[in-house]
Amino acid sequence: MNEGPNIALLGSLIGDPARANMLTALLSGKALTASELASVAGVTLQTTSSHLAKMEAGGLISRRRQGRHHYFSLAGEDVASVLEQIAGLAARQGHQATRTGPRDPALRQARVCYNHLAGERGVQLFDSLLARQFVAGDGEQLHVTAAGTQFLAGFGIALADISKPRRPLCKSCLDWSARRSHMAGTLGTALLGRLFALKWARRQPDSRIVTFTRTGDQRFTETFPV
Amino acid sequence: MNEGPNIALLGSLIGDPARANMLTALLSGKALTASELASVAGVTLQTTSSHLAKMEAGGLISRRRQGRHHYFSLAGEDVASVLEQIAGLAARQGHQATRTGPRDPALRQARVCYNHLAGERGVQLFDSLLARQFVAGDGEQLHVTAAGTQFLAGFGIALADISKPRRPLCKSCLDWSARRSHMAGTLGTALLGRLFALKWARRQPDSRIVTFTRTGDQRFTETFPV
DNA sequence: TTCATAGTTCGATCATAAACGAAGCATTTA
DNA sequence: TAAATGCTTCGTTTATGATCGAACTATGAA
Repeated sequence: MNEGPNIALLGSLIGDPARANMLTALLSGKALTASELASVAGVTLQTTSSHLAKMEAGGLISRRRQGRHHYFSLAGEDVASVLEQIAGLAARQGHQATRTGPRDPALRQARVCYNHLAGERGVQLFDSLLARQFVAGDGEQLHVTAAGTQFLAGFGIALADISKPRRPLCKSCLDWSARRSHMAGTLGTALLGRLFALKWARRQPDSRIVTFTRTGDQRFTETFPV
Repeated sequence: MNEGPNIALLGSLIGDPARANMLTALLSGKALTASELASVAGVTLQTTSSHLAKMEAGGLISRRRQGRHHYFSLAGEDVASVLEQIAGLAARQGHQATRTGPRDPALRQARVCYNHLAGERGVQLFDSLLARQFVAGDGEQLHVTAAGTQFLAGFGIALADISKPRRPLCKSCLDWSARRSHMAGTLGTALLGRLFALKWARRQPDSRIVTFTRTGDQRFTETFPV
């Protein structure tokens, strides 16, 4: 009767408000404890524990024990990508899409998506690298060109250091606010990290919003022109 | 409190087994009546009507009245894409992924995804067009090259006829079975239609499976070599 | 007109699962 | 050692929503 995999199970996992809040919080890429997740979800610790167990069993999140703390994070980029795409659907047909508060524009501007830069800034970064042929795309599977390797080295990212055997170096990830692709994968993570290290941008505490400094904004546009 | 759009609502819509079955059936791209959907979901017509109203309000499906029949179809390619990606998550972590029955390999081989070709065949088609530079990609936004326009004309597809002002001509769509991109968009639809018109392949009744004829298989690989 | 088919709406039932209190386990601190 | 913290497990309550029967609307056929 069932053809293909079990969609309903995952849907119901995402479908609960408390769980959806937790997942959204985890989209920041930070690993959060059960207590922190209970706080963002607005339910007690017992309830949270139950939710976390279900999401772990469903493969949405993974757990890392450290002392008496349990740190939870999204199971992978594919999970983050699906969450962002669902958010995209909801945003598109604006309807009951939680009237855009003051923080919303900032989210569209620049935000963390699991571990890379999303929003208009993320799209700009991606487009710039593509336009100058530093990365070349065949769909969502991307690779860095020779010129790109050199450019990235100048930017402070040594590809040899970050390329892992299995994980794709860079992939594209669809953006819900801009409906465009931005850079995910190991390279996407490295780029975001470099932005922070250079102090061009910093993450707002307890939020997915990324804010650029005055000079960082300028440098960013110089380095990644459209 | 809520940052970003309402994920939980869409998740819960997808999360109900009856609705998930209906959505999966609609992934075939066919417009189905309420009665047909009731049949695939295994619930009564009343229940189905309720589900359909909710999914319509949620923007997942759209309705077209024709006489006393109501035809339902997915609201758009973005919805289809999300569904396929969720299926991909479920398939990946194999778990309770409904032990792969005999039909499963066929689904991986070639299937209809909303209105274009997915599965290994779909990936092959996409890769071939990219490798020969008939389409060029910058992420998920793709465009047809001059050489591609000519090639497609020879294949029986006149781009001028199918390009609409607003809809993107071709986009990539992530595949749950192959975890690769395949061709969606207007061009993807046209290509699938051409395969049917040439009788290289046909759709299995009441299924998303696409089967290639003996000669069709041969011609397809000749026309779209890897 | 009458009858049949397709679908919706209403109301009631019922089952699932979300939520929390209480208790238990594990780890760290005192 | 004892006490506190972080989290899980168990058992119960409760609320949401899926389901279906019955009644109603609309289109088509006889």
